[in-house]
Amino acid sequence: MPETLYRQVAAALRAQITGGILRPGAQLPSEPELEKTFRVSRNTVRLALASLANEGLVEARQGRGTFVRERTPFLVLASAEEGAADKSDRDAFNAAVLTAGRNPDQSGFRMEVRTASSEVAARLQLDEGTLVVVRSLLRLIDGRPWSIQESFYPMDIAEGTALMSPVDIPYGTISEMARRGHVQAGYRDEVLSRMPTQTEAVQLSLGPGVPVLEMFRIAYSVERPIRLTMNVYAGDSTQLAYEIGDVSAFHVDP
Amino acid sequence: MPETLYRQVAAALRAQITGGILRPGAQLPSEPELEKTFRVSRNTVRLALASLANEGLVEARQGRGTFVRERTPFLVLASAEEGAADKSDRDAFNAAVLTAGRNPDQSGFRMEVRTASSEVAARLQLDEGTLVVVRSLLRLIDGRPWSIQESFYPMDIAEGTALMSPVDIPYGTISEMARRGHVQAGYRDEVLSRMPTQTEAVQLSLGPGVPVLEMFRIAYSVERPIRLTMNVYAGDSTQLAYEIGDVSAFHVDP
DNA sequence: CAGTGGTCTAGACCACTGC
DNA sequence: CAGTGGTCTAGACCACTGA
Repeated sequence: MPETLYRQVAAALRAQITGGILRPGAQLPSEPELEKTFRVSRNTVRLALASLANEGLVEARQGRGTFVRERTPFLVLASAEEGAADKSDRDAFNAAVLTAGRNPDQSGFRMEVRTASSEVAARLQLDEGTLVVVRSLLRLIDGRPWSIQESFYPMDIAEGTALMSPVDIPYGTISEMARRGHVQAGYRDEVLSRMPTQTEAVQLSLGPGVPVLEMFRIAYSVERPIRLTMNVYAGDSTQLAYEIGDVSAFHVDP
Repeated sequence: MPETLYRQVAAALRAQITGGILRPGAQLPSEPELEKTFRVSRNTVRLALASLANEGLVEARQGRGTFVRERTPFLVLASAEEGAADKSDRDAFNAAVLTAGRNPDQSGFRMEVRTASSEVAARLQLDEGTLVVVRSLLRLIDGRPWSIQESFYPMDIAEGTALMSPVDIPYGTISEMARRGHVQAGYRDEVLSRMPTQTEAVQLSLGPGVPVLEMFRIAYSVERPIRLTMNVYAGDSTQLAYEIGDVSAFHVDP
């Protein structure tokens, strides 16, 4: 790794951040100040700041300054048995966020009918191009966008049910499917980390250097996939937890 | 979102990539060529390329050119009951990678004794500063680094066992703990997405725009935490899967 | 060796913030 | 209004790759 100028500047600032001299929320020296301090041109200063921004360490705010990023992750227990509880997704989300002492909200609910892309078709074990019902929304915590959720239902399951309604279902879509004979027996989650698309970055208002955590949840009855949910979470404020087997020893609080 | 020059250049290239005109592995036009095509200065071209790189779309190679990034994710079933099988972690990893038709390897095995950081102490329900045994290694797939793994054991559990040996344990650390009376009953995984530290980026040879997927796995006996494993996976080549409840309908292959 | 990306400078003007 | 970061240019030299 060459000791180039902008790397030295970046390293010096990084050390101050990880060393605790510059705490989360603190403002960095302005670009002209850094020029003088390190005796480099403005572009070099900006190269250094850009690399810190892309590491997720700092965040520049137009006309105000550059600041050390703050993180307030929200932890979701993703392995809770949803089928059992007679609650809607929304209720479960609201309860979890409120328990953490924070403020849940949601917006932008939409219902559409689309043809299944190859990704969706494969996971729902349908043919590509088959009709699917898509129900999507944006979740917020403390007024800031937190996750994009899109749920896909095979048309033959959704047809003639409340799933086709363009509004939220108060008692939950899982209950609605269950009363039509599609009882959820289990689910499979696939979790991955990537950088957001442009669209996602705007919807979740993510700055550069913030990845997303993407989760595909495929719900199964004993016979077939009955739902696919795609969640895209803001990476700087999300943590998913899974509990497998007996973890009663976790829940002791000393 | 302002229609600045470098954004226009980035958008044009992004469209060619997502539209399939520039396929994974393909080389982009060189910087001088892009200057002429878009009639902008070189710095503007580089701003555009940098933003694509930080989205994880392209990758610049010194002296060779800029290329569309290729992804070959490897999927891990993280909810498999490890306690039951009489296999070591290594065997499980090797088997999984080989099944996928790829080539597993590992290197850099190390055993150390450290004092527990606050993060480690909290998860193992120990006091900060308590002694812990750390066993760490680097896993590779097809010769490329894939994950960093560090396992932490409370000293009172590790003392006088094979866990203190500075080499890999062929029959697995879980079996070793079990025969000492610490039987794994379950575990809790915490999964998150973030940008790599400098060290991690080097160890996993991650370019800019590649996040990591971090997983904390806390293994419990019926009484207490017995192990903490921290995994840091290269985000562009990892997918974790969890199966909860009955997902037998997933395993049908039509 | 020519062509590629990597680093760096000096200077210009703009857009946004908050006093 | 002064101070901040955002965009853009023109030109220079360096380091690496592969023929």
